[in-house]
Amino acid sequence: MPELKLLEQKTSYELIDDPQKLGFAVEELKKHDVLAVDLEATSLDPHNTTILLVQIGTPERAYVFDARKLDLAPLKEILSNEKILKIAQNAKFDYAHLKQNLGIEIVNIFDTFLAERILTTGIKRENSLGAIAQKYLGVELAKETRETFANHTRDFSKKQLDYAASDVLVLFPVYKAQNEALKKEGLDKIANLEFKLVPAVAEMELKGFLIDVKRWREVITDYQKKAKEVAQKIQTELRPHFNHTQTDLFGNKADVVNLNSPSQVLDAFRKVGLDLPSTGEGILSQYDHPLTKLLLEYRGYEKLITAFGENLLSKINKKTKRVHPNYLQIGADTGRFACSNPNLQQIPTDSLFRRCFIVAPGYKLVIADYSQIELRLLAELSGDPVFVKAFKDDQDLHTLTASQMFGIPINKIDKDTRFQAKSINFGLMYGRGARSLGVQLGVSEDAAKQLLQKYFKKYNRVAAWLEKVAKEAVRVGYSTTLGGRKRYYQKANPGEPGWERQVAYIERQGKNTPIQGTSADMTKLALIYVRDRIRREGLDATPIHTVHDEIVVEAREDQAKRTVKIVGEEMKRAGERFLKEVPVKVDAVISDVWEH
DNA sequence: GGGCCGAGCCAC
DNA sequence: AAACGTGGCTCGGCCC
Repeated sequence: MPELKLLEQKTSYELIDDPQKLGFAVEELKKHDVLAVDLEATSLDPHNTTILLVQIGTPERAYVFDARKLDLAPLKEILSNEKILKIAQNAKFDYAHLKQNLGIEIVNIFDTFLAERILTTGIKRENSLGAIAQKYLGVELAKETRETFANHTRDFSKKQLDYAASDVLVLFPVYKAQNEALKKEGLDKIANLEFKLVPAVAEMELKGFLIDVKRWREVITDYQKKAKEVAQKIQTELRPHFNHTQTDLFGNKADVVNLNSPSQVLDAFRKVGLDLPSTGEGILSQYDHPLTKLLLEYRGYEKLITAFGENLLSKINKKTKRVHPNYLQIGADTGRFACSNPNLQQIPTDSLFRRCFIVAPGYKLVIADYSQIELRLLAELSGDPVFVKAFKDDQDLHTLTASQMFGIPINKIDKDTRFQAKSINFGLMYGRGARSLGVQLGVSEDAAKQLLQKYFKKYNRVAAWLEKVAKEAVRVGYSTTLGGRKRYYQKANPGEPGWERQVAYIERQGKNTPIQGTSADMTKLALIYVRDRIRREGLDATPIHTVHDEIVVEAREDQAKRTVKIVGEEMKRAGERFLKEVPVKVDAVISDVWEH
């Protein structure tokens, strides 16, 4: 493959390093309605970085602005101009850097990274600019030059400038190809939603979440103490069954097994006569034995300590004193966000850690989530009249389901019966079968099968819809959401080994994806609405976190009441763009800590 | 000593 | 050990 040699092609670039050139460049760029944007900086952290170069390209020419020699404030006229479309690869990065360091907000974005993800969801995950340029243009980008900008202090080499310019010039043909493909696949609507969301995501990351470090450490110590006690109980229980009981220098009896090693635990338990097929939670919880109970307890504490303990504190930004997770805008193939470094979407709900997520002095948290959104979507999408009516009447769906299934009046449904109905309601959205339902409910596969039959008799539209979308996913090779998102499936070939298993897997994904994916569309639209409304009203409030059906906003104390009202309204408004029959319900509260 | 993988487990 | 969808993180254990 040929390397992209700019100067040998029609395209060229110009280094802008004095105010006069800057003025000319801005005037020239203003004439265009589509521009490509990129920047080079010394670090990935917008709070601790120096912007070195800002590149803005037309199809013919790249302007490379030297950010160290120039005040780039005049670029605002271009970058914040909503009439000019800005093409960027992973625009979140450029948005955050420019906003934090130059106070410039990019408006009207086409993100080639997100576009590629939207076009290939389910069949490809490599969306680097190099891979994209290769795919659409058949050229290699000199990506190793990128790293040379880290901690860069000297003048730029020609190679660096070439690289900077080529990165931005390559965006044009990529944009054209992607834009066409998006329209052809009917993906332009969802792409626009994702593009509009970029500023909200970037600002969420910029703002971050404040943590009460002192309290956090107390919580760790607390869990450590508990873990140690349980661990000692287990070691004491096991010790007599080991021949070589050793003592350490202080005469303490040494551990006979590493409780964090599944294989060691399996062996040790075998010695006591506990012969387990594995040490998974599903197995341990089936045995009524002191050791299995203790091990589960130990694992619970250990998980909390290792995954959420000191490690999370190490992610606190030295400058801002807050954690700034990486929000992967289309992290899951269904369209959901994923989150990392740290993953704030998996902080244990009922643990003491949740209460350590706090606000800056003078601020409050507004925490809002959609009530039972996935079940409401199942009702809406299937159009099942019983299901829909339950939500319209604001009934407890699980109790109603139990009543329908067993022919018992609603006020006579006990906890156990409701739990059975609830398990089915949720399980169906995951394509759950009779066997695994039986395991959860502690009944035979046959009994579970009968429960499902009873269920589907009452909710036959649910059954029909699930069957329809499952088969469709296999037949057409993709699933769709109400927001117009597509999730493609790898083709399974009949006759291949494991073909049936693959088909069954796609069928389950086909059942779940429209529900989970539409829920993602909804929350994303809500984030856009919430941000817009906050800005329109000039409130001091920022969405700082989202967990699939939840949005967390940090709002100035005296504006918290207004904020909670508008967050609720805007989430509802976004929800009603998707739910036409079924009512949308949003629970929104004001709090000092991240806890509902 | 770094990379990779599976097991296990947290969230929705 | 799999079972029921979507992820990320940590560990042990293995490789080179």
